[in-house]
Amino acid sequence: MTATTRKRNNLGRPAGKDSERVRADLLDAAREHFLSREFKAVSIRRIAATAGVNGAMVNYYFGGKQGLYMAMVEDLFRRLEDSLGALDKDSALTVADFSNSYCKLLAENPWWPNFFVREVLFSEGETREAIIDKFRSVFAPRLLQSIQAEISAGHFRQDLNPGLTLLSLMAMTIFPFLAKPMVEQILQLSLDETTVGVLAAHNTKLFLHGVEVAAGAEVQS
Amino acid sequence: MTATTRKRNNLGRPAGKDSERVRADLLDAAREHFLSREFKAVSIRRIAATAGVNGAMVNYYFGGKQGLYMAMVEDLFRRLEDSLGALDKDSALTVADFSNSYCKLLAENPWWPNFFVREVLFSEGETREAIIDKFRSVFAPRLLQSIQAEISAGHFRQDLNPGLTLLSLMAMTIFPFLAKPMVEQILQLSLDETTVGVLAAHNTKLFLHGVEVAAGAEVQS
DNA sequence: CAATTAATTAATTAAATGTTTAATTAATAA
DNA sequence: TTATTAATTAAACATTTAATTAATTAATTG
Repeated sequence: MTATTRKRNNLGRPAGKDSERVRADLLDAAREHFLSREFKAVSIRRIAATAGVNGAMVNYYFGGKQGLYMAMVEDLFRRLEDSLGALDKDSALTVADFSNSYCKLLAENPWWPNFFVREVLFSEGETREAIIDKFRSVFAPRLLQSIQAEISAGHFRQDLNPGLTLLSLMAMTIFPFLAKPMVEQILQLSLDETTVGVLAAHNTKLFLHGVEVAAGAEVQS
Repeated sequence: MTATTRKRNNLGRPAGKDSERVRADLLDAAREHFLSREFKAVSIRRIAATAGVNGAMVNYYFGGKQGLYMAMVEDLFRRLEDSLGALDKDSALTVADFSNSYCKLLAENPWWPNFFVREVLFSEGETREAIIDKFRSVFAPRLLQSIQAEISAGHFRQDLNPGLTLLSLMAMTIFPFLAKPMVEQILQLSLDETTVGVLAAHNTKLFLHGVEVAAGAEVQS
């Protein structure tokens, strides 16, 4: 082993390494850090360490920290589209449909509540607008249409405000997962895969019938 | 004006200034910045500039940036206690009570949704535990008790899970204000003081009766 | 009044961070 | 094979930031 032909350190282009893999590893590490800590609290060096690559690679592949964050957001959006794609028909959407779609979304994208909190409830800017727009285009019109149809058909109360009704439905569906730690500590309910079905069924029934015993059914028991 | 007896700059202790005022100004500025931006994105210099004092005052009065943040949290908690203090009896709590209490909380503490998102939904640590504990000690037991009483009295359905029911009520009450920008953009509902009452009434009725037309009342119209 | 304490400012320090660069090595094209 | 391009590293750079310090002045106390 002559000293001149020997590799001095780990410098230079590594042999037989897939550069797409570096990209993917960085995106994975970015997701892991950015979704659980604030942007400024996450350093490029830390992300790179998690990904097992040199920090300069962030600039090489993504043009900087902000570029990496935006690439991560785009990646999350792609996954969101994949999960919601099957829903993109123009049929109406029942309450149960919505509840099930959201549970599916969570099962396939467990990062979603964190992402939602960070981007919709907290940050401002185009990412929030994009997420809101997705809700507005995918869920809102078809649910509103469905609610209005039920009102017209005489199944739902005539005095219902469709917008507020949709809001209540979204609240019951989304909030428990946002406030998961609070829910689990206060109510001693675990929100895992087995109990999610119970929650969904509860929500559906409460939304339809409320908590009170129906006037005509009071003597049923 | 001899040069030796003249004040050279603004150095030294200022004449007739209330140091409690500096404290309060710093806390106000801290609230303004910390509740709308992430911790690391807020600099001591900026807070001090808003408060109109020198940055070193943060270290002098609060021992550092973290100390100022914690003092701000304690201050917010005091205000929270003040708003919730009247509630701290041992009478039961109806749905309307809860809804009204929460609206009052918001009216007196408009920073609350931001604070809630930051500390309960996002951060970890003792502040979150403290807020959760407050909910657990102030709202949860008396609402649970109330729900269970209604079930026992035969007013609420026998098959209700009290914990899930409380969760739904909290969701309908809290979520709209957390997701305020989303709500206003998607549903074109404004959540100001005049519409809050409509929302509260809607929530109460939906919680009690659900959306469906009651079985015995279908021919009422 | 004299001495001490409290409060404030400007300057300094030390650490961390995002980005850039030069050197280095493998892969690829001519 | 040779020249060029792609990928990677370590080091340097420029900036920002929280924290500290020394100087300075007012208030307070003995």
